[in-house]
Amino acid sequence: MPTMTAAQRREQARRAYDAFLRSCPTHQLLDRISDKWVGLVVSALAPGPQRYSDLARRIAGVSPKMLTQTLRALERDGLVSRTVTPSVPVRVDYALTPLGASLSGLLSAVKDWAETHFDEVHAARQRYDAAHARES
Amino acid sequence: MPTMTAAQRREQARRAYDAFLRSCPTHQLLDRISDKWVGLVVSALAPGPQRYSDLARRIAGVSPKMLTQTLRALERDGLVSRTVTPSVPVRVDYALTPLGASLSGLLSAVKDWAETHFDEVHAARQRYDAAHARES
DNA sequence: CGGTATCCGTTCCGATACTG
DNA sequence: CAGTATCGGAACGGATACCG
Repeated sequence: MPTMTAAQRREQARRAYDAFLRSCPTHQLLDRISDKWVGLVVSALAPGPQRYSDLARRIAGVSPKMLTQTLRALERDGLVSRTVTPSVPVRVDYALTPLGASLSGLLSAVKDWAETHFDEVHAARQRYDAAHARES
Repeated sequence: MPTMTAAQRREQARRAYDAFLRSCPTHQLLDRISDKWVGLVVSALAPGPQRYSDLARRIAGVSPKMLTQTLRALERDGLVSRTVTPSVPVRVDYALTPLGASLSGLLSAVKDWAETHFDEVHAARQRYDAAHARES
């Protein structure tokens, strides 16, 4: 007699798998760089340090909440440095760390792939959509 | 006199920005490869073609729903091919297309970066968490 | 200036049940 | 075997208002 139901076994497998995914470096990195705003923030910082409000202006449409959240996550991972100058009013500069600059290089590779193969992907999508339009 | 309120101007900026993001090839690709299951499916298919149930077994914890959804998205983008053999019972094989194999190469680059710099990121996280633990 | 706190709609995804 | 259909909880993120 089994000590677990099928449902329990499935749930256990899922839990083990989730734990594996969380501990997988590649998956963690993918989670980080695929964040809606991370790519934009990193590319905004690539030319050089920027103040908080500079970033907010360059990345039109970002809410303060998401900008802060993104910057904190990048800072925690050692990709971005945060420097406070206690003047009045305060001035906060964000800059890419060497590690962040290295990530920026990887992002460029992704960008190259995307631009090189975008036409192929786009053509494939149109073919697929056309072929599946009949079935409604 | 302005024809829009500040709120309307902000919303318009956000809309324009969303449209830009949706049309940006890099962002589209990032969205695709960062999907929770895409990396797993592509790496499961890298060694060679697999049947639907093979994939389900190799990727423990994936529900039929997400596996199908992921495979359909990859098929639509021309990254994966789907071959139906009308035997009884039916047999369906999935394989990476040349384009998919090329993406698999890019994912390897991501994996390399992740494994090379994971220790640095991990150390940075511990430093950050330790420094911010006091403030509760 | 540089954030934080809260609310709230939307979207995602796992569980479950059923089909050709 | 290879899916599809539906539901509900959780998490994401935008708007808004407020603080040091």
